[in-house]
Amino acid sequence: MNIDRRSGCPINLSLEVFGDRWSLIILRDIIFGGRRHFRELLNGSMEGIASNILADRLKRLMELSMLTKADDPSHKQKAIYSLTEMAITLVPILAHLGAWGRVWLPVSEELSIRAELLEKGGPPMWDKFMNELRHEHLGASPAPSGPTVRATLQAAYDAVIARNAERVGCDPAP
Amino acid sequence: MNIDRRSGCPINLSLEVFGDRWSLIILRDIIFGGRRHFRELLNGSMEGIASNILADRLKRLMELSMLTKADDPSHKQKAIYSLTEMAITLVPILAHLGAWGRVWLPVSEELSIRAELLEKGGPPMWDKFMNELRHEHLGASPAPSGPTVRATLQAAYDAVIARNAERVGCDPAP
DNA sequence: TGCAACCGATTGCAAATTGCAATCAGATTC
DNA sequence: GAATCTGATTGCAATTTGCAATCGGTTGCA
Repeated sequence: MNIDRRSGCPINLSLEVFGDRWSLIILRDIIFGGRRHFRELLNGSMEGIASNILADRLKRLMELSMLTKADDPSHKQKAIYSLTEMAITLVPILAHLGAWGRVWLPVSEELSIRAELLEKGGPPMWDKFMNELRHEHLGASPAPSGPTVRATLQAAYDAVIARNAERVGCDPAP
Repeated sequence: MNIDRRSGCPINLSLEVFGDRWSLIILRDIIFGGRRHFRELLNGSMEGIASNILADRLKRLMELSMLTKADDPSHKQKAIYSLTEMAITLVPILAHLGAWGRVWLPVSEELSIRAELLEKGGPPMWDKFMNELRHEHLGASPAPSGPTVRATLQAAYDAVIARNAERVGCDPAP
């Protein structure tokens, strides 16, 4: 599955990179979910990706220089997938996409709280997040200070989940 | 071809709307190319879409409320496709997508000049363009004043074409 | 009036893609 | 040394895609 190069139009070429049903979902899980291993991506995927498709897309995204793969020193079979700068700069696009979907599509509350926060945070928050990703995936020098953007988003997600569980009486212990 | 609703995640749902190889290309041609008829979209498409796929996607985009169809009073068989507000608000996403593609992908000069201008114009230009689209497609009241954004982009494109034609000695008349 | 060109599609068909289930061999854990 | 976990691969049926040909109706022109 290569780039067809149907035309040199930037929008067309962008679509040829991630204009399918899975590539951007995988990148989303790596970026926002912090997943780095095959199994994490396979089992953690909300949408239930099949293992052969995951393998194919990871390979394709590596060929396109969106991802790199490295050995995990702690486990000789494990591979660690890392974002490239090319993929990290998708953050503003993902933020816009999330914001658009939140307005026009039947999103669920839990899963859109992250998009809402990211939208409210605006470009400064996106920049901070991209720098954190650079540190995490590219080994860029400045370690993030204070709570990370991902942790902030995750905490908001967890809070919504907890609140909704309480509301329907799913509190574990009386 | 309906929305699967694999999950309520905004990014996933957005992808289910236009995460294929053609939907966004069609919207691009309507938005930036000003095309409104089936044949215009079919023949004007840089990427060479097939008529059955175009028909299918137009139908799908109408079901998703991204487009509406109306009779052309001047031709009983002609249909005019119009953008909905939902589709018009994709402009910032298309602008980002174009900007990203221009940085990371092997775009051609002619086809990326529009993306470059749109990027430089920033949100104010996008807003102006969206208002023009609202006038054109939704009959919104304020007619655009001065040169339209689309005309500006088109002129820049034509200028690049002309300059390159001259450079390789393709000037029509001596 | 005749006719070619054009209108938005539709159909048939081969090829590619998708998604599911089962399976793999090596590494690690218990 | 058995069970589990690792990143995949394979076989297969169903769906989707893209191409070419074609459709019935409309229009413009001679």
